[in-house]
Amino acid sequence: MSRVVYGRLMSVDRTQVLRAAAALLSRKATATMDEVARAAGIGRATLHRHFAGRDALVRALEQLGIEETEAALEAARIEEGPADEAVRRLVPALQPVAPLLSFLVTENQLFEGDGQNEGWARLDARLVALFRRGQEEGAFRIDLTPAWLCEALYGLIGSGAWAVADGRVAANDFSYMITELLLGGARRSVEK
Amino acid sequence: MSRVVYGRLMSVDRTQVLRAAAALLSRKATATMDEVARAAGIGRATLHRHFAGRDALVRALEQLGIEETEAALEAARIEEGPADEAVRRLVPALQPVAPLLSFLVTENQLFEGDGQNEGWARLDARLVALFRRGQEEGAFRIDLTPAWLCEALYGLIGSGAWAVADGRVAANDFSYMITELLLGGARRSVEK
DNA sequence: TCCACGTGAGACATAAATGTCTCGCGTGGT
DNA sequence: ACCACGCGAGACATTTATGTCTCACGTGGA
Repeated sequence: MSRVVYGRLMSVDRTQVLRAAAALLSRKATATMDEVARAAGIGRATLHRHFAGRDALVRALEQLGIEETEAALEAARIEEGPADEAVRRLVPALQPVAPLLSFLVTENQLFEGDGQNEGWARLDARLVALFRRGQEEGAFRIDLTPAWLCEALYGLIGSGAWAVADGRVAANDFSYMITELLLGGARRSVEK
Repeated sequence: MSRVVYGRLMSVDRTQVLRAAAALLSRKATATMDEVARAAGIGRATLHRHFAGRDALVRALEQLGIEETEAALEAARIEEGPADEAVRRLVPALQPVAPLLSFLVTENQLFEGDGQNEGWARLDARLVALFRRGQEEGAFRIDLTPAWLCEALYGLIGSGAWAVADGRVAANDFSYMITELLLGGARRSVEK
């Protein structure tokens, strides 16, 4: 496990540590700092030098998750084109972030204080706007609120990530299963 | 806060304690035994007398959740009638258990050991059978696997419980939002 | 009235994770 | 070759949750 040159000499790559932490905590949310350090291939003291404590680590993961999710929204250009097509682009773009995202949404500690990250509100606003746009375009039904569709998307992303990690769904089917269920539902439609 | 007579003298109602614990842990999964005891209105020592430790408490909650979920499957008679109608009966029947269920599914500790409760397998089998039956009846599409539909149902139940607890969805809309999305999806169908 | 029993409160010990510190080492730059 | 810097390992103190115990109290039954 080689490390990337950071500044002038060999040092820990912060992002790489965060990715390892995300991978571990997605599977075991109660993992200790020691386990996180070992999973990242660094010493516990070093982990502490970079993140003042467990809380700081979770906050950093939150920031990373928000940034990568926003990057996925950008990559999927969700503000462009028909809303249903935007959703079809969005879900696969979110797949790499899905485990981290499902960890963060269950970390309710992040949402109860008064200093909650405004990134969630930004994400929610864009997703809600997407679903509302779909309704205005006549593509989405209006009896399901945009807020609920947004929440359901999070839930399905989490379920999908879990099902893939558990081997009940193939990674290649992740996007299809989520997109088709979210857009078309389970009922067999007559026009198909 | 009166207690129910249990046996010969006034004592703690185990089920009532479990319900209080479920209500608290659904909102704050990392609540301590002391917080659980206070939420149940009993002393910490008494909580310990009834449940040997935190693990035993979680196991008891697991058992309760499984039993109530199975009771919901019974009440909804999911093996009878058309599959889509069975789903429409099932979701509202699951609503009271939804918070507890969403807590349990995120408690991954329950699923990694070798002594996992066989109740989950029973539940999965019945739900998978329900979705498979729907496919065989021609009511459900066959490109979404029953296992995925089962997983998605869990996810939507969890999202719904969370959205209701957070005030983003009215409790009265819980069943409708979940059922309609699961069965019909977000897309506006031409026949409606 | 008296007794038995479960409870609440609190003291106490234990376990485990956290946070801090020191020190030796090796890399990479000078 | 030398030096500066960050890292790993480990010791240590602290904090927090857990688990156990004792004891006084009050209810409910005899």
